[in-house]
Amino acid sequence: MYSHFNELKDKKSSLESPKKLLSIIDYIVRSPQGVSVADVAKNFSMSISNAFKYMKLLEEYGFVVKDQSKKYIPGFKLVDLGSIVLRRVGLRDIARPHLFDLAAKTHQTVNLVVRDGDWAVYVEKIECAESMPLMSRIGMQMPLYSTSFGKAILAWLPSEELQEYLSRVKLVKRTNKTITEPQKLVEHLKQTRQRGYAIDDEENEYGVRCVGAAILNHDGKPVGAVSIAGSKNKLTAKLIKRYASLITYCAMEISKKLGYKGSNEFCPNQSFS
Amino acid sequence: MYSHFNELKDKKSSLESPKKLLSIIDYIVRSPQGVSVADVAKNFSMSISNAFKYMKLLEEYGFVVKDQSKKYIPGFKLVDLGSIVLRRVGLRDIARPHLFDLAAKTHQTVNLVVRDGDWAVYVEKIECAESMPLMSRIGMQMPLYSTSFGKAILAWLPSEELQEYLSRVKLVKRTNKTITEPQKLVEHLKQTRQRGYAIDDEENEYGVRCVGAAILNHDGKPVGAVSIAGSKNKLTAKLIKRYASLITYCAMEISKKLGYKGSNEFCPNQSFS
DNA sequence: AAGAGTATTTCATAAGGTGAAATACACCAT
DNA sequence: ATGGTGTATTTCACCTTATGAAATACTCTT
Repeated sequence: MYSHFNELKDKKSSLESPKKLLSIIDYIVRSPQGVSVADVAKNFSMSISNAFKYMKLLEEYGFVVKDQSKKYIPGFKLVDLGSIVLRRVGLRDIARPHLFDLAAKTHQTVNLVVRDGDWAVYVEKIECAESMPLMSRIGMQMPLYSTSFGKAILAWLPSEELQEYLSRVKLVKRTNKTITEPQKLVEHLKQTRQRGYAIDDEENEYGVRCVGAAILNHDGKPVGAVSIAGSKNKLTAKLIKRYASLITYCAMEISKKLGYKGSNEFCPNQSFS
Repeated sequence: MYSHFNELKDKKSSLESPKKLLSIIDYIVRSPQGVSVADVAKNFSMSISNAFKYMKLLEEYGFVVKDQSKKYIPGFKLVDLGSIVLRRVGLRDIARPHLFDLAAKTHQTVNLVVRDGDWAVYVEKIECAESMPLMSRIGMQMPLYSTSFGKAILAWLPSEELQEYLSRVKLVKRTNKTITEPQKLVEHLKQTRQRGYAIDDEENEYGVRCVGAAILNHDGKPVGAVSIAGSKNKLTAKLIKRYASLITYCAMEISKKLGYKGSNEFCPNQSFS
């Protein structure tokens, strides 16, 4: 049985079939080798005939297509829709030239994320030929508490908002370096803010270090962040220092374009001022 | 009333509510300023209470989120799913370094498309600071008969397949330069094949010229194409010649990586050999 | 040619999608 | 504060429609 569907299955008798459809979409997208009608029927414990109708509908709308072996694979409809959604992120267009700059100067993977509730979502990722392959992907969400970009965002949040965040979110160990004690995190964020940039030293993925800086909007709120990611071996303390000044400058340039006035008097509720 | 939904409404009594859900997703994605529950109810002629349930479901699954003004806007779930689908396109990873090369050499927008039935779909788009803004977008589908990349694909198709395509597809004028007579198109494709690359001279969008070259797989079938797009003014005949040789080389390099053996004896059913 | 697996179609039944109405909520003007 | 308007959310009984069984068509193997 497909787990995601079951998790949400408890809330009964409210648009069960549309709910099933969304779960099927998810299932198909995450099935690398394609799915058959029988697979869908099995995974969602429904009849073949019914599963068939769902696939027919998804095919009609371009969400799935049949490949050579007659298995259903995701069509490009989702790519199209996702790409339209991504276009709405105005920050992306503003930031892109600056990100290319940064990538050219550092020859590392450069990411742009926006805050999405208690998460950060990648909206741009620039890879260089030399940069190490990472599991990150545009549209992917990452926790705020463990990532360089997320910690940059948290560090520039008004203290009440940070406290609310900490009361809502459980800090889970992603590696054994992840900070999971709220007190420690608050202290760490205080240092981050004083320093001007955030560091992720294998707190998400072993072997990966990142430097991140927050992007602030017209009233000083952190709406996103920029990060540079690289392998633990390459990103030495010295190099991090160098990248930190580049990324801080880059993030500030973007912030200015969003109307940020470059100082603290417009942001009275800061955590550490 | 939202048109797309109506078009497909005729096929009755088969997963009507899941169908409605897909139409609502489409509607929300294409509503730039966000939608309210009332908007959805109105556009799909349903009760407010019911529209609300659809929005609740979509919110639960991350397909929509509420913005500051409490309007529903698309969430990042679609970006995530679209991005996973895009990852499945192996050609994309193989081609990307070559595309960057091409973009660096030409300072124009470089596109990668794959064939998707009777359409070509953008799977990569590299823009340069200097390049003109175009309406193309990753995931967007374009006709084969009017675009440089599409005509490159058609020109390398076995003649029976080309005939089948022409019998299926109506050639619609996108601009007054679009070739809409099948005979003329076949003749044009013959020239294209002899030349080695395809040209789109304002056949899709006024003011835009493109050069395209097909990517051939291990058995010589065109699975996609590369294109360079630029403004009519900049892309002079001379520059097109220069770009043509670059793009033909680029497409061939990619084809070789797909296992193409670089000559015609492996492809006996070609249209014009 | 037979057989096994899969895909489609048909159809009666019960699950659940539906809108009316009631309630709660938010915002604006007085 | 107070009332009013527009929107969001919940509840509930009806009847549309989503559902699986079974029959049929379609592909592959053997």
